[in-house]
Amino acid sequence: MTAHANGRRRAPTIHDVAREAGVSRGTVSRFLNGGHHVSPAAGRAVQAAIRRTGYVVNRHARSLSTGRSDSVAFLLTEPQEKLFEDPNFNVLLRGCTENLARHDIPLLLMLAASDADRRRLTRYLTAGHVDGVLLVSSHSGDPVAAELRAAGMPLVACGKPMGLGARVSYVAADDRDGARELVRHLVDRGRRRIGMITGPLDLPGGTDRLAGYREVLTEAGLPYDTALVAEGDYGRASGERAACRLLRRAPNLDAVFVASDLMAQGVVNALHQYGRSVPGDIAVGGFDDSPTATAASPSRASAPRWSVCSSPRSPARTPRG
Amino acid sequence: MTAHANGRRRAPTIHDVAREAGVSRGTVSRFLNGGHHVSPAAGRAVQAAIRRTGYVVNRHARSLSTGRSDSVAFLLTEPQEKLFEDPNFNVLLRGCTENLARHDIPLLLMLAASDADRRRLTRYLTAGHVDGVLLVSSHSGDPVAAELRAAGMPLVACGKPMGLGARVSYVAADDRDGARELVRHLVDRGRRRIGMITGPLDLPGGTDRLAGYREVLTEAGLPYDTALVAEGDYGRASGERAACRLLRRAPNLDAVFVASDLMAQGVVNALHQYGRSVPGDIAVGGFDDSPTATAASPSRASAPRWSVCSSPRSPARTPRG
DNA sequence: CTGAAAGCGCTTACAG
DNA sequence: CTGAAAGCGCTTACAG
Repeated sequence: MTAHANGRRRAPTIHDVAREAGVSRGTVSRFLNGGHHVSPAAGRAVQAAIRRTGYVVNRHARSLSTGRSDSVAFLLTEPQEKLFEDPNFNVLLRGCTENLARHDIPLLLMLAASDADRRRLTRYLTAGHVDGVLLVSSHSGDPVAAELRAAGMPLVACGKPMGLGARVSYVAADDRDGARELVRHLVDRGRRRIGMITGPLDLPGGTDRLAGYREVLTEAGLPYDTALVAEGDYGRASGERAACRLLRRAPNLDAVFVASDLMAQGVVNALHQYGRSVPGDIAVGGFDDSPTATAASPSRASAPRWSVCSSPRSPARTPRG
Repeated sequence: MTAHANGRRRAPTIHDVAREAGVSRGTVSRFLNGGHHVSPAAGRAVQAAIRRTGYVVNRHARSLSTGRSDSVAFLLTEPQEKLFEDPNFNVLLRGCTENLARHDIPLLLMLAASDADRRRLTRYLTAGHVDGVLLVSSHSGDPVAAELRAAGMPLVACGKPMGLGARVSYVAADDRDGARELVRHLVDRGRRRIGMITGPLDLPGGTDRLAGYREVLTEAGLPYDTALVAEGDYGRASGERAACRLLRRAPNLDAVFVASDLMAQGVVNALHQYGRSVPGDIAVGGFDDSPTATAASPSRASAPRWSVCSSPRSPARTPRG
C-alpha cells in the first residue's frame, strides 16, 4: 500500500490518514508535530492509520504552511578546485550530512565559483529556500558571509572569517595549539633544525600555525630562522615547491612542519626526489589529520583540536530553533 | 526592497507583483513559467514589477501545486569511507552540482551507511521529495537501485549496476578501452614486464580493466603471466600490499598498470620503500585521471574515456521531463 | 483533547 | 491574451 512517487496510486495524504483513523486532519497533524494535545487513544489510532496507508508527510505543503524549509545549505564559495582537492572538505561534508540527517534535514550542496553564481545563490538562499547556511570558503574575506548575515540568514562559517564587520558564528581548528603539539612532538623526537611551510599568511590558518611553531622553538631554546620558513597555499604543488626552496636554503634540515597534509604530500615527493629519506633524514609533520595523511606512507604524528566559537551577536542556533 | 528571509519585511509574493504590474496573478505565473500566452506589454510590466519588488518564487508553494520538487538527490549507499576517500567521488559530485545548478535544481546529498539509513532514505525518496536520484555506490549489487526502480523513481546509477533484474540507466567509464590505452602506452615506452593490480574481480571495473590489459599484452606478443597480476580493492592501502606481493613474485617487473589512482599512490609508496625509482626502475600507470594523480609526483599517463549507457527500459530523462 | 476553517503561495484548466 | 477560482497538503489559532 506504499505510495508511489510517480503516481500510479495517489500518495496518501493527511486526509486519508484522518479518515482511516476516524479523527480530524487537525488531530493527525498535531500527532505528527509532537503529539501534544492528542489523547493516547487518538494517537494510537493515527499511528496505526499511518502505518496502514504508508503515509509520508508532504514537505512542500508543510513548508508552505510553516514558512520553514527544514533544509540547510552547504555553500562552497571558492575557486572550487582547491576545496575539492582538500581532504578536509570531505570530512566536513560527511559530518554535516550525517548529523543533519539525524534531524531529517536534507543538505543542499551549492557551489559558487563566479561572482554571478555568488549573486544568484545569495538571492536563492535569502529567499527562504533554506533555514540556514554552512559557509565553507578558504579565503576568509568572503563577501557572501556579510551578505547572508545582513539578510538575517542563520549562518555558521567553517574557519574564522576575517575582516567581517558583522560577526558570524564559526567553527575552526585550534591552529596555534595544533601547531604547538606537532612541533613539540618533533622537538621531543630530537629534531633540531625544524623548518616550516606555512599556509597563506593573510589568513589565520597561516599566521596562527606559524605562531605555534615559533613559540615551541623558543620554549625549546631553538633559534627562529626565517631561512627555514617558506609560504605555501595548502595545495600539494605548493608544498613541493616550498620544500625545494627550503632544501636550497637549509640543506641540513632535519624536520619540516607543514601547515597542511596536502602540502606535506608534496614535500615528501620533493624530498624523495632529492634523495632524502623520510623520516630517516628528514621528518615531515602535516597539519590536518586527514584520511590522506593517516594513510600516507610515513604515518602521521598530529591531531589538531577543534574549537567552536560563537560570536556574541549571532549565537549558533539550530534551524528548527 | 529585498525580501528578508527571517521576516522583518514580508517576502513579496506573486500577488504583490501582480498588483504592482497591474495584471492578475495568473498572468504573473504564466510569465514565470515560460511566458506563453502573455502579451509583450504585460510581460514587460511583470518583469519590471519583479525587479522592483525583488520577488523570488516560493518553491514550496510551486512544488505543492505542481507535484514536482525540482530537486535531485545524490545518494551514496556505501560504507562511505571508501567513497569519500576516492578522488573520483569529488569530481562526480562537483560535476553533478554544477550542471544541475544550471537548471536551478538543487542537489540533495544523502548518505546511506546502515540498512536503517537505506530504508529511511528509500522511503523519503519515493515519497516524492525529489524528482530523481543519482545513485553512487561501489558494490553494484546494491538493493537500493532495485527498490527505487520498483517505486518508479527516475534513477541514474554511476557505474554499471550488476545483477539487477530491472535494468537501470547508468554512466560508467569505458573500462576496457581505458585500460587498453594505458597499457598500450607502457608497451610503446618499451616496457616488457608489465604487472597489473586489478580492482575487485566481482565488479565490471575489475574484470574489464583486466581484460583490456590482457588484450594489449597479447597484441604486443607479450606473455600473460598470472604472477604479475594481483587484486586490490581500489583503496590506497590495498595498492601498497598488492605491490609488495608483485615485487616478491616478480622482482624484475618494469611497469605496473594499477586499476585506480588511489592504489597507484600506494604502489608508488611501496616501490620507494623497496628502493625502486619511479618511473626509472618501474613505471606506474593509474586508472582514473583524478586530480590526485595529475598532481602526483610521477605525472600521469592515462585518460579513461566515458560512455553513457541508457537501458532500454528506463531511458535517462531529465527531472523536468 | 478535538474539529472546522482559514491560510500559506503558487499553478492551471476554464471561460471569456 | 487574460482573469477568476479551484486546488495542491499541511499547520495553527480559534472555539468548544
